Amino acid sequence: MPKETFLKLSNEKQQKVINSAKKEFARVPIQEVSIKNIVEDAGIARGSFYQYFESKEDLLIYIIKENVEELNNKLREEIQKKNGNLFEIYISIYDNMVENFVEKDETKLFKQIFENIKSSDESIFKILKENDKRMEIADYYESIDKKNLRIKNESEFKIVCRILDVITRNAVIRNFKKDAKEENRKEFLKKIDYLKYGIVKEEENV
Amino acid sequence: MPKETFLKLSNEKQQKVINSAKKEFARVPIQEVSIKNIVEDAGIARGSFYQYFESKEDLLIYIIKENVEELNNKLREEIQKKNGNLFEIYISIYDNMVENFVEKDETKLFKQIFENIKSSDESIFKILKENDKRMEIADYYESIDKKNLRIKNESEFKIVCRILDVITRNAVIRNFKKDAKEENRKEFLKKIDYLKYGIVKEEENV
DNA sequence: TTGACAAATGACACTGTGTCACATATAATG
DNA sequence: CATTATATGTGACACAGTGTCATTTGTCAA
Repeated sequence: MPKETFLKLSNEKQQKVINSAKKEFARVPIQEVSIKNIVEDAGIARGSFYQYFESKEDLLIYIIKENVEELNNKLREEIQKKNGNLFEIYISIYDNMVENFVEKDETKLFKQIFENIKSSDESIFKILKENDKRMEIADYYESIDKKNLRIKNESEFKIVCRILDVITRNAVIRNFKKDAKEENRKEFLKKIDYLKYGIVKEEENV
Repeated sequence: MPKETFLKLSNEKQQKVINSAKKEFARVPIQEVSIKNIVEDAGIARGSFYQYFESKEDLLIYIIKENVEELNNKLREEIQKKNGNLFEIYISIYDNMVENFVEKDETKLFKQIFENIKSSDESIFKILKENDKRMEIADYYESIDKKNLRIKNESEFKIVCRILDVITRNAVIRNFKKDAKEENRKEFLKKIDYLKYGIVKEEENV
C-alpha cells in the first residue's frame, strides 16, 4: 500500500520509480536493497521516496501485487477447468508459476524474492494471498473432488494441502537454482506421484 | 570458522563473547544483528571482534555448530537403532530436533535461526551438514531397507528424501510458531502417513 | 493576485560498519 | 634479565546509508 501521493503521480513517473526499484530488488536480497540506489536511479529526491512509500517492504509488496494479479486470474480459470482434481490443480499451479516467474524477463527479480521467502512462511500463497484471499486452495474444500482421496474431513484436507503447497513451492524455487526445466518438471511430477500413491509399495498397503 | 585468535582465548572470554552473541542473535533476524551490540555487551573492543571472526555469519555458524554437535551424535545413534526404516528415521529426526531446538532454554535463538533459513536452502540438514557430512540421509542409501519401498534406484531415493526433508523441516519449524507439541507431532505423523500410503485411496491404487 | 494546500527537496543528525595505526601483552632469545 | 619479536587489543576514523524535517516549489481555487 503506497501512499496516495504515489498513486497521484503521472504514470511515467510511477513507472520510472518502479523500474528503478525492480532493478535494485533484482540485484540483491531484500535486506540489502538500498533506497539510496533506487532514488538515485529514478532521479528523485530521497525525501520523495518516503512521501511515496512507508518502507522498501511496502514498495516490494506493491511490485509483487502488480505481477501476481495476472497469474491469479489465470490460475482461477485453470482451477475451474480441472474439475476438482486436486493433483491436476497443483500441477497447473506449478506450471503457471514457472511460466510466470521463471520464464519471464524478470527472472532475477523473482529469484531474489522467492529465494528470500522465509521458511516460516508456510503457504505457497502467502504472498499471493495478500492480493486475493481466494487463492488459498484449502479454501476450495467444497469444490475439490474427494471421493477417491483418503480425506475424512476438512482438517485432513488442510494437512494434505499443506503437503502439496510446500512440495510445489519447493519445486518452483528449484527452477531458479537449476536451469533444467524439463528435468525439474519431471522430478516434480515424480514427487506428486509419490504423494498420490505413497512411497510404500502397493502390496504392502493395508 | 572463527580465526585462531578466538580459539586461543581463555574459555571464560570465549564464553562471554558467545553468550553476548547468542543474546543478540536471539533478539532479531540475522540481517539485523548488530556487531556493536555484541561487542558492547561482551565488553570487548570493536576491533577485537574482527580479530576473532570474519563476520557475523561466521560467528553464527560457529554457534550453530556448537549446538548441533550433540544432536548429530544422538541422531547417528538413533539411525542405527531404526534398522534402516526410513520413516522411523525421519520421525526420530523430528523428535530429536524438537527436543534439541524447541524445548531448550535457547528456543528464541533457534526460532530466529530456523525462521530465517532461506526457502532456497533445500535440505533440512544444510546447516548441520557443514558440521558433519554424514548427516545427509540421502547418503545412507545402502543402509536403508528398500524392499517394501517404491524406490528403483538411488536417484528416486534422493527424491523421496527431499520430500521427507522438506516436510520434516516444516513440521519442526511449526513448533516455533504454534506451541502445541502434541498436536504438532500428531499432524507430522499424519503427514508421514500420507507420504507412506499416499493421499489417494488404496482401492484406487493400481 | 493572493492564499492555502500538496508535493519535492536535500541538508542534517544518527546509527552502524570495517579498518588501521598504534598500544599493550606475551613469548622467545642471548 | 633486558631485548627483541610476535601476537593481541583498542578505539578513533572515514564511510555508507538511514529517516526526518524545515524549507522551497508547484498547483489550483477564491
